[in-house]
Amino acid sequence: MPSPRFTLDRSSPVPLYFQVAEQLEQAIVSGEIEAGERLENEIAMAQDLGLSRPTMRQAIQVLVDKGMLVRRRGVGTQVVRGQVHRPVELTSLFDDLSASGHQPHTKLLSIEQVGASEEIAEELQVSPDAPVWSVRRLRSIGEEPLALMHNYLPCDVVELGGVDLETQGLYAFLRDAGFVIRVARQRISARGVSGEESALLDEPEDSPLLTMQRTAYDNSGRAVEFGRHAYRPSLYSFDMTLVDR
Amino acid sequence: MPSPRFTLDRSSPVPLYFQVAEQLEQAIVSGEIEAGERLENEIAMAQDLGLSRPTMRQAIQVLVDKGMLVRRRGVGTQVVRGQVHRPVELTSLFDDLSASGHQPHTKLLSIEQVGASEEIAEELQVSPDAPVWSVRRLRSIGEEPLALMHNYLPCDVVELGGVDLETQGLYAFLRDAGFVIRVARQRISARGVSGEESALLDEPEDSPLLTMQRTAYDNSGRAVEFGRHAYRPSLYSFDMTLVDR
DNA sequence: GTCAAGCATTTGTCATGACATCTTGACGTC
DNA sequence: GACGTCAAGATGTCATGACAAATGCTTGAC
Repeated sequence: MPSPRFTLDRSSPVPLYFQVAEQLEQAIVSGEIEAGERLENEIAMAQDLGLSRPTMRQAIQVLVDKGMLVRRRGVGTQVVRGQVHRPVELTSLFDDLSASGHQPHTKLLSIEQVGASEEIAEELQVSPDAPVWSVRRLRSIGEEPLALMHNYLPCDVVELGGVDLETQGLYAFLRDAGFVIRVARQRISARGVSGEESALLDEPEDSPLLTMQRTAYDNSGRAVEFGRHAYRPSLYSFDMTLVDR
Repeated sequence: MPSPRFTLDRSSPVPLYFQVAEQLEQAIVSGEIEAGERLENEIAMAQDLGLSRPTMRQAIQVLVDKGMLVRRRGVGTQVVRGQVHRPVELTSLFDDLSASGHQPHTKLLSIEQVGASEEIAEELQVSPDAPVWSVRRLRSIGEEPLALMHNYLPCDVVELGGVDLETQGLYAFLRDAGFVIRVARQRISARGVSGEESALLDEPEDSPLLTMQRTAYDNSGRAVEFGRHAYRPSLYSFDMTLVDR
C-alpha cells in the first residue's frame, strides 16, 4: 500500500485537489507507484494529507478521467497497466509539435473573406452567405509537409485582418484574443488525395490521407471556428484514451 | 431562466444526480431548453428539486463532461450551441451499428492460438511468445463490407474456445464473461489497402483505409484485448467531443 | 464623460458527517 | 466439502455549511 509523501501549499492559488492530482500522476508515471498496484484507501490518504475525503476523491477522479486509475467499489483504486499515450486534447497541431520539441513551420496559402456555404453556415451557426474568414495553411516539420488546414471563422466574431498566422497557431491567437475554447466536436476519417493536395503535401497520386474536421466552441457555447484538415498518415495519428463512466 | 419540472424518485437505485442529468439532457436535446440559453443557478435549481448543491453540481457536471453545457464562474451555466454528434464510446462497432438500426453481419475469417509477437506482448502485458488468441473478422452491413478486424486476447485471461463471434460482438461476449471494460487507449490513422484486404473489403487497389488500433483494460487495470481494425472511410468515421477541463 | 471602485451574482473549492452498496474473505452450518 | 451468512473494508451517494474568486453591472469620483 504505497503512500508517497505529497507536499501541499495551502496558500497557492492552485486548488488542493489539483496539487494532489499532479503529484499522484507524477508518482505513477515515474514508477514510484507501480502499474497494477492498489492505492491506499481514500479516507486514509485524505487523513495523511490533512484533507477532507471529497477533496481527495476529486484528486483521484482527475486521474480516473485520464484513464490512469481505475476504481472498484468495495475493492479500491488501482493503477492501470500499460503505457500512457498522450491523448487528443483541445490544442492545435502547432502546440502538439512545439511541445514535442520539433520545429513546425506554417505557410499561409490564402486568407480571405467569403460567404458561408450551407454546411459552413450550419456548423458556425451563422446565416448562409454570411461573411466568414477562409484560411488555408500548410504545416510542415522541417522540409516535410505534414498537414493541409482549411479553417473558417465568423467575421462578426473574430477579426483576422493583419494577424500573422505563420508564426502563431490559430488556437494561440484565439486564446490571446480572449476566446476560451472549452468544447470541440470533431470527426476523423480518411480519403485519397486530390490533385492540388498531392503537390502541396508531396504525396503521390492515390495516397491515403487522414482527415479531421472540427467545430470549436468558446466558453459561452458559441461556435468560433470550423476546420477541415488533412494529414499525411505516415507522419500523424490521433491518440486518445476512452474512459467508461 | 428555464426551470423544467423534473421528477425524482428517491427510492430508485438510480442515483439522484443521474436522474437529474438524464432529464436535463432530455430537456436540452428536445429543445425545451434552447441552445445558448442560460440555466438557473445551481443553488436555486438544487432548492427547486429538494437537492443539495453538491448533488446538483454533480448532475450538471455530467453534461459538462459530455460537452453539452459550459460553465463560467461569475456568470452561469449555458447550453452549448450546435448539434450533438454521438461521441466515440467504449462500445464496439457491432453495438454502434445495432443501435443505429442497421443490420450488421460478421464473418469469422479465422480464430487460432498463436505466440505473441513483441508488439502484441507489450500491448497485452504478457511475455513474448505467450499464447494469445488471434481473431480475424469481417464486418459488413447488408452486402457492403465495412471493416476488417484483427484482435488479440491473452489465452490465460480469456477462453474463446467455442464462442460464437459471428452473432455476438467481441465486447458483448467479454461483458457476458464478466469483464468490465473501463479504459481503452486507441490510435487512429490511415493507410492504403493491402492486397488481401482489397478483395475482402471490395475496395480497389490504392484505396485509402481508416485504421484504428486499440488496447482495452478491465476494471482491475489489466489488458484484456488488443485490436487492429481497418474501416472503409466512405462508410465509417470517428466522432468525438473534446472538453477542456 | 470617463474611469475606477464597489457590490451583487454565480460558480469554484473545501470541510464534515452520514449512510448505502459492493466485494471479499472468514466463519459456521449442513 | 459445499454452501450460505456475516462482518470488515472500500468506494458511491447525499446533505449542510462556509468561504474564495471571477464576472458584470452599478455607482460614484474626478
